[in-house]
Amino acid sequence: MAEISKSYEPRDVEKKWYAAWQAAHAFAGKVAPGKEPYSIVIPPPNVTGVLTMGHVLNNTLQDILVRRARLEGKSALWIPGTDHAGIATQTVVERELRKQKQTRHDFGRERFLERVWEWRHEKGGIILEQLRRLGASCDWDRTQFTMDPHYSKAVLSVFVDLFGQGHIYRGKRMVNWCPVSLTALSDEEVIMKPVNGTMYHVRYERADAPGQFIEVKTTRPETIPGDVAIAVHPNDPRYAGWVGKKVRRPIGPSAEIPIIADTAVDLEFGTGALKITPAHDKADFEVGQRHNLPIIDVLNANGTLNELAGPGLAGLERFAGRKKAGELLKERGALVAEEPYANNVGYSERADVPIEPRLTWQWWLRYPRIEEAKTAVRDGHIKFHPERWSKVYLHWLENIQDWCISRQLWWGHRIPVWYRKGVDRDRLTEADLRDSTKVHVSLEGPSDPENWVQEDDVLDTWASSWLWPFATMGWPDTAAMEQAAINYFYPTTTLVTGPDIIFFWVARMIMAGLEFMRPGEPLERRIPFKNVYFTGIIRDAQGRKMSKSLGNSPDPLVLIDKYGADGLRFGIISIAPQGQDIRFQEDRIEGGKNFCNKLWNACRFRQISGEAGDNSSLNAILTRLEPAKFDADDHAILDRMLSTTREVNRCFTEFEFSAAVQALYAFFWNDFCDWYVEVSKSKLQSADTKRNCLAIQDLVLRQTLLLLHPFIPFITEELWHQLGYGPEGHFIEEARLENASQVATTAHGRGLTLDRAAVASVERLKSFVSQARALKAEHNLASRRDVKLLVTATDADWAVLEPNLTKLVRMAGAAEITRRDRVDGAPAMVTPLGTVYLDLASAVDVGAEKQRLQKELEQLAKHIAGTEARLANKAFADKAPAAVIDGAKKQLAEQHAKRTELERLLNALG
RNA sequence: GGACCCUUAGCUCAGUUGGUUAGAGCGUUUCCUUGACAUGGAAAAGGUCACUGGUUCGAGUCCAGUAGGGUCCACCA
Repeated sequence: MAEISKSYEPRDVEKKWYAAWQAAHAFAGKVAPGKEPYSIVIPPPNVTGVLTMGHVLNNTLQDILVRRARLEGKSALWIPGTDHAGIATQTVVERELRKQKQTRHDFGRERFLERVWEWRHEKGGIILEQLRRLGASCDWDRTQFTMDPHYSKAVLSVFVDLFGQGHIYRGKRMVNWCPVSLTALSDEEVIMKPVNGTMYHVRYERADAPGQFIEVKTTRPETIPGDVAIAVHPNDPRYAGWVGKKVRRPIGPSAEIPIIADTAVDLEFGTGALKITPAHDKADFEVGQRHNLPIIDVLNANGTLNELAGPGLAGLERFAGRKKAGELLKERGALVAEEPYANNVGYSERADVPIEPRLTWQWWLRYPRIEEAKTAVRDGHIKFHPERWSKVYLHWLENIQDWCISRQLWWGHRIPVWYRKGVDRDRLTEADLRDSTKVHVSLEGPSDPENWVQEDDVLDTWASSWLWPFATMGWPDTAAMEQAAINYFYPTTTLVTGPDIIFFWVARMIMAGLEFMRPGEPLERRIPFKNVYFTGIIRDAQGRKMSKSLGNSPDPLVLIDKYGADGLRFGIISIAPQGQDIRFQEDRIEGGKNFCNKLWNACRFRQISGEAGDNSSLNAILTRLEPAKFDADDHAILDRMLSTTREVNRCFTEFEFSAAVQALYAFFWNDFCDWYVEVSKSKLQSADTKRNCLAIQDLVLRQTLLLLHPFIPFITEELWHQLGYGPEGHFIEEARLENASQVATTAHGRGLTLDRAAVASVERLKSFVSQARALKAEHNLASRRDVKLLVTATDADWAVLEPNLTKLVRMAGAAEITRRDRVDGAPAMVTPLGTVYLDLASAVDVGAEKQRLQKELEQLAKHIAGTEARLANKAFADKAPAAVIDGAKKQLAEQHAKRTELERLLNALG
């Protein structure tokens, strides 16, 4: 073995192993007969994306799952890829063009798309490279892109299929229009934001009775030119007699508009009268439909006011128009009042500007398989972790609306619909849509393309990503599916994602899987995944969401440079409890790095402690153990190793990854390094105990490396080889992680049975040492190693202490530990293994020592009172389980004994 | 307006079916460069588990309510 360096330097190690893994195609997902499959599809990051802390968390978790699966002997597959991200990507490329004072229209559709593809080939792989730095063990040979030819085929054939089934239709409806991106958005892409605006109180004069006014409140006076009615509630006594009369529009082209009655009006709100502007409000649109009102659209697609807004307003940008409308109203005496007003406004998630409700022709999808999608989750075929998200999911499905799947973009899957030349696509009825002489819908397009014009719109990006779990496995092409082993790997085992895309993505994938996969087969064969793990959202130290605009998101690559990928992984997982948001603290990442260094040095200590034995397999190490020479520490560390193995296993079944990390941290740092390695220093001095001690270290380190590997893959791979656990040319993941009972059984076969009582005795020995150290520190002797310690102990306690004295002397930092029948006047501590004294009677500050003992007695008295009260309670004795009562009795006895001893010490001081 | 979540040490958070004296990391104080590690070791200080009631022999844990914080959903102009 080459000597291990003094501190862990991640950079070279990470580079070396990632290259080796990749060269060996170590992460290739393969069909392995007899092996259980374990598959994950990555939530595809936007092709424009760069790695964020959210990606780090999300992908580290996925990597942990697949690496653990490999160690458990499963055949794991993690499919990577990226999403073409329609609006986001088109925006990025358009922004570049704008720098050269060009727009996409200067290029035309075809040449613009060439530009986007160029961009994607140049920069679209960045995030995947970054995932490699993180250690992601994806099967890179299977990298997917939602615009790959085979993937596009899946997307389009789904459109054709759903259209054929009547699930897809074209309709003129109110949509969320983004005046910047110039496209429709789905409801899910609109986020509500509180906005401080102005409420205008506007009066409309009666046309038949000048001087009489009806007053309404509005936040959007610029839409008044689009008003076609005033609505009141039919039961509103204030306006009885007004219904059917007409009022004058105060601004815009002059017109008389009717007062109508509609129950949609809220009697309580404002004046009880509502202006109806069907072109610019969803609710108004519905009122307009009910009353057969005209629709006056006063806005252009880009959000400027058009000529229908009338002179003074036409041509203005919408917010300038709002201000101007207010002024015009004032000039005309129609503005009764204006007041500051806070309300919620829908914003385009991508462009971050208020959306406009706008009436346009769009393609809509009636979701398939809604009921089955509910059943799949409600009946536990798909398990959500944490479970509570299933309520959010079900609630959304209860209230689901048709999905607007068309986007007025160029970058995306162009809708496979062709209109016969000469046909006015905006006058097509539902029946016309299904008339193949007017509309052609197919994957291949019409055979006489010269007679047809293709739809301009592309599909919503999510209308491609909802197919991800199976379109990444070759669907719908039979040969490709065969090659991708979809039969083996589908349904995928676990999906790891954020709860923020539960509607965008998770729910839709479930419906898609149910609809398209394995028709006719049982539900559990069609679902896209069996588990969904929802991560928390990473926030900054102040609890704010991380975002580009706030600039509060640390660059993961900087963190990797600083702390190593393993350090970053360990740190982020340790602060990510299940289901809660995560407050990012860099010191925890530093803690991850420190842990790696600790691991490194423990292995280094092992290496310089003695020649390696045969470490080539679990059996080989077990053969080297000498059960006859086991002391309490040997039993205890192996027992703790097994209980930690069990605990980590439990954590994986419960998706409690931070708990697993904490268990491993505590075991390795506290039990192994702080105690076992330290007591080893005594054991290694003696030829008699050395070989067994080294074998135990080898066993513990091996198991620890295996347990830690999914979390910190690089350093564990390196140490695995440094300590000779695996042959050259093989990787740690080719080894099997045995579970606790397998290890115990194998060890038993080698003549080793662990003594559980040893664990308890070691706890008492630790306490003895710790109190002896405290005693020294109390008397400012912490750094002295020549102090003699005296002990008074029962024979039983001494029987525990005596065989461990050499170690205890070293651990306590004493010159010697000697048993006495009685010690008077020396400072002392009462431990679970007798009372330990400093042999410095003359140097004692009697007053201070008495005070200390007094304080300890007072605290003990409180505890004794508590225990006694409990035991004295008849109801407790009657109803509590025997084990609890026995425990309390035993505790009381110990407390009494301790009190007696403390009192004796106190008396001895005079 | 509806749903869900959170409130535990100075800070950030664990706390798994209710059961000995409520834990961790960081920070703080004191001591230690002892031959794995100062990215380290030892010891210590620090908490009426938001509040009020209830259930129970027993509540940080279960129930109800109150206060504060957060997230999601919802067409109140």
